[in-house]
Order: sequence, then structure tokens, then C-alpha cells
Amino acid sequence: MTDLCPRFEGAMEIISKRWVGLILFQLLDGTKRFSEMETDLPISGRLLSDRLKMLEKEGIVERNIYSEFPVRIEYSLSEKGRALKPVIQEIQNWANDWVSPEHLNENKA
Amino acid sequence: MTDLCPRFEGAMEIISKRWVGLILFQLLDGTKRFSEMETDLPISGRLLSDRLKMLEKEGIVERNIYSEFPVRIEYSLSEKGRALKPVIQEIQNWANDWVSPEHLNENKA
DNA sequence: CCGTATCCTTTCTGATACTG
DNA sequence: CAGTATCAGAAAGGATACGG
Repeated sequence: MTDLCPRFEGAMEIISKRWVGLILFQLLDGTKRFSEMETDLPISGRLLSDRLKMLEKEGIVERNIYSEFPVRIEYSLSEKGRALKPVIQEIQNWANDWVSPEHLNENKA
Repeated sequence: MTDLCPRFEGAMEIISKRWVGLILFQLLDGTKRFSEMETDLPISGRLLSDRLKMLEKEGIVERNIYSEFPVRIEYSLSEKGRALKPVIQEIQNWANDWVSPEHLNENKA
């Protein structure tokens, strides 16, 4: 079993991780700081931290530290991350065509 | 918090559900029977059943029953489901460019 | 063949509290 | 500000057995 396409599976494993889509969506808009992201996303700091670490490990997100005072840390997309733009774009297109804004929180069968 | 884009969030909630990507990938290839999918996917029958039911509820997958003998049941994509083809395609493109086939099972920090 | 029901284990999430 | 540690509850996942 399981041999659809190893690369595709690998990609899905990253992208389909919960919250990753929203994080990417946000970072495509530009560099962000931790607290900004935490404010704009519906997740706790711990989860955001987990995901950013994971995405950094995957080479999708870059973490830049500016030794000013106070220290500033910014997150942005790497080239690999920016390459996901078409994916996010297509999801957005599909969402516009097929998903109603009220959809959220309706999926408890 | 949370107001990136309700539609996008709704879309991500469906698409990023674990295994959904692989299921869509498979169905884009054509109509499939339950046992075929179970054989080709790395998930148990219970999960496959759950996901198909969810996708059917979302109007993405169609379930067709042919009253032959023995009864034959086939799954295929609805128009809404086929509209996801560009998304899957872009993920595939990204995977080809950026994901190594060995990637699987490396994400346990 | 095509599932559903149940049980049990693993993983994921979120709240809270605490460092540099 | 930018996280990490811990802990408990929720959700997801797999195995198995059974029904149409």
C-alpha cells in the first residue's frame, strides 16, 4: 500500500498540519513578529511556537534576530516558503468560489 | 484575533484535515471503490470511512451505488471536488521542486 | 465487498506559570 | 517581547469484531 507519490505525501504532511496554512497565509503578507502572529491567529503561543519551529526546521520559515534594544525577532518566508504562494493562492481561489464564510464550526457530524 | 479570511479558514479546515489531501489526489485520478482506496492509502478502513463521509457531507465527494450483484459502490469527485484540482496540482509542483522523497517520517524533532 | 461500533493507545491542544 | 515547561483534557488513530 501507500505509493501514491512520496513527494506529494511529504508535502501534504507539512502543509496539512493544523494551523500551518494560516501561518503561511499570514507570512505571505510579509514579515511578522511573534506577538503579531499570536494576536492574529486563533492559536496559543505554545502552538505557534511549535509550528514556527517545525517550519523553520523544514526550511520554509526564516527567523531573523535583530540585536537592537529591545531585541527584535522577525519571521519571514524562505524561498522554499515563498514557493508555496501558488498553493495558498489556489486554496484562496477555491475558497472564494465554494466556501461560505459561515462554514466554520459546522463540521461536527 | 482571527480574521485573516473566513473563507480561507474554512477551506483550510477541510483540506488540511489529515489524509484528505491524499484522498483527493487519488480521486482526481478517477473513480475509486472503497477497497481500492483502502489498499492504496496508509490509513485504516475506519479513518477512510470517516473522511469519505466528511467529504461527502462537504459536497466534495460523491458516492454512487450500483445495484448490481454484488452491489458496487464507487466514489468520485463532485464539481466542487474537481475544482480542487489546481490546489492539488500546485502542491504537487511544490513537492517536486522542494520535497525529497525520503522526507517522510523525519518530522519528529 | 462495504462498511460501522467499540475499545484502547497515542497525539494534539490549550491554559497557566515561568525564564531571558 | 519571545518564548519554554508542565499538565490535563480532547481529539485522532489503529485493531478488532461484527452487520448488510
